[in-house]
Amino acid sequence: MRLSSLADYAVVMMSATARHCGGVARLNATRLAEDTGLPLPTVQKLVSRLSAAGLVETGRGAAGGFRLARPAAAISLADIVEAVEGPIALTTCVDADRHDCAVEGSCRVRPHWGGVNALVRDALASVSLATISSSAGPEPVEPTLSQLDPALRPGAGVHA
Amino acid sequence: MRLSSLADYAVVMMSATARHCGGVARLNATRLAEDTGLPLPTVQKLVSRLSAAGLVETGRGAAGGFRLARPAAAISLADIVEAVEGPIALTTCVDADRHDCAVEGSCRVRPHWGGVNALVRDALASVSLATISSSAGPEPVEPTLSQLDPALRPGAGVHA
DNA sequence: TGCAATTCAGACCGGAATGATCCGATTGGG
DNA sequence: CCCAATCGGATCATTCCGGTCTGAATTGCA
Repeated sequence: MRLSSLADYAVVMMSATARHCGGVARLNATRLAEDTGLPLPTVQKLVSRLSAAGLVETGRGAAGGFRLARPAAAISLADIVEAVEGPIALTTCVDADRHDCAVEGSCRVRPHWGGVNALVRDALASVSLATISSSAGPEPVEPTLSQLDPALRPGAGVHA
Repeated sequence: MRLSSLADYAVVMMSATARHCGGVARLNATRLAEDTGLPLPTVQKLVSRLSAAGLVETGRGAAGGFRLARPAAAISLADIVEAVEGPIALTTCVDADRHDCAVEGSCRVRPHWGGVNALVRDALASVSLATISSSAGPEPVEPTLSQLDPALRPGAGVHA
């Protein structure tokens, strides 16, 4: 019940990206590594995975860099977590094709895991990157979510 | 974002315990290991941790064994998970005393993790052992909770 | 047009945490 | 008084994760 360090770093990275340029201008990995204090190779690896998942747009070359592919309000924690460490699956039973469970037949709790898994995933999906990027108080989770959405709502579209 | 195998096995164990004797009669670890198909040493270790957490009552000696310390409806998934793998903490920042984060000062997402962590924890706390133990459909998560309560409600107290 | 600087992308390796197992100590019943 | 069954801690192998490195691609400038 603890997400990997890379996922944690990815959230920090995305938050910094959203806060720095709002997802409009491009930002290079070196600069971001200096600002966040994370090791540069880690940032590079994370950028790779995030771009593969379609969360960030990358540009190669001298003036390369990356920026958010979608507005911050349209990116949830679940997206980031899934981009870094694969689909959210509390148990191997939820991974669909994985049939490693030896007690698959007598296991009567397996049908329930799907619902629990969806419940947890929805909890993470209800938190947007915009909420994380804001400098709100220590407990702005559920009630402020719907209030922050219109405030940071891209509306007419920031860049997309 | 994947809970440990031991936690998974613990849920299976607790579910089997609740289904077999309803938390009334005592059940030995050997019998439970045979029924669930889990390795006996694993069951023993899990019983140790669950008893340390106060979820099961253990009895030593020849006629020993264990049973649920509380009715199944009063035990949640969060309780089981926390009993096996410690407090639910998505990141090390939530672990309170852990100050290993090198970017503690500039990290502006840390205050938000507490709320997110509570959100996930509540999601697991909303699912009771009674729900997991039932043979209902694939998605009986929240609504059935209040309906199973009266059914399995100990009422006058089973043993306590 | 060619060079070079800067960037992303994938592969390799070391380390730590987890999972499974075994053995000794304790307790209760027959 | 002896035996049976359990709890608790200690040990070892294994998998996954985190970090680092090298290579390929692209753009800007001379």
